[in-house]
Amino acid sequence: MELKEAKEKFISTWGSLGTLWGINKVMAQIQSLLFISVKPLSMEDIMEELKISRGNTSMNLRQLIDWGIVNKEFIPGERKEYFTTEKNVQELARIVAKERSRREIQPVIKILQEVSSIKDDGSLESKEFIKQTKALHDLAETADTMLHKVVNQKQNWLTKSLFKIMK
Amino acid sequence: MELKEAKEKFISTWGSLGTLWGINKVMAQIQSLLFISVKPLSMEDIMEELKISRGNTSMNLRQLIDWGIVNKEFIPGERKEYFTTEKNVQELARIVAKERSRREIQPVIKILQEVSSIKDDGSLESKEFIKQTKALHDLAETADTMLHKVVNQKQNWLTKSLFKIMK
DNA sequence: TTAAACTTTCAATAATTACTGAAAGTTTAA
DNA sequence: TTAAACTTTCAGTAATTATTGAAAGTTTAA
Repeated sequence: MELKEAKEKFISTWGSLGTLWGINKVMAQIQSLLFISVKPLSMEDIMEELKISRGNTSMNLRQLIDWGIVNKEFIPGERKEYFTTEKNVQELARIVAKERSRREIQPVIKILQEVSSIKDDGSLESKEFIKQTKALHDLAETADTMLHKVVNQKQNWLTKSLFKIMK
Repeated sequence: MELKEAKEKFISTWGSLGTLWGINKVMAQIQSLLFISVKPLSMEDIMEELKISRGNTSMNLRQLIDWGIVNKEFIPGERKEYFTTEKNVQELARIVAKERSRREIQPVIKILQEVSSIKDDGSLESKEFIKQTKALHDLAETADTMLHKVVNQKQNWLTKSLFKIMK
């Protein structure tokens, strides 16, 4: 496989994977393009490589910047803006986990907390509802806390050293 | 808040959260309906509660069964089929994690493995490409392994006992 | 058998989501 | 200033995904 082919395969795979980490296809494609680029890219570069419109590029770049995954870069003497992405995968994972937690998990935890707090009217139905939504609440909260812990580990969890103590 | 209202809120919230755990809205709604029900429900019951068509109900139930989250139940003396879901949240999390890994993470790991194996032609571009896709490959693999370990823990990780050793 | 009770399938359609491109907006060099 | 270089916005349109409902298929009781 040649670099060009590998690059295309990578960008399209990572793009369609966007949903897995909670962003849309083009966002993921732009990010992956920047991720393997050896230099900052301009809007033109991105439009060109991905064959997408100016508007689309602009909107998706903005979202990536909102997420904190992509940064604007000003190149001295150049008028246009250039973009880069966080190149460290661990830091990337940290940002994504933090954002998803804030945008999606936290609001759900709040609602689970609310609905599981209705008063038990003695019926089977209400007992079951409270029991089950409480269980989900606890699961969501634990998963969320765990995610943060794992992803904020200072030491390199990629080395898998953590597993040793997890038997 | 009354039970009825709480129930509706729960089902709609959990439904729109479907994407977070990788299934569609109606699938998630059916699952949540069963999750808080005190008895198995028929297709009629589900159609009625969620105000959706027979076809939609049938197709989404099938997918839930494929995922291993919902089971058919035959009630003696009854002609129609009834459905139940796994009621234990931890077991539910285990099934979902296993399925998502199989359906989404594993295929991506395979492709990352492939594309990161192109031969280094000495160019900056190919060096960067290989370095970055390797890093993603390792991240994905570690995250996947970790997910399995956490979720397959025999002891109750909801008790958060695991955190003690993670400091 | 057969016909009633039930489930599945799938073409048509609706709803949602993503994308384009041109106009409006902004910044900067001269 | 102003006009060129660039970015953002957004109404219209395209693409994708979800849903319906009726016909076809299956199972079971008699």
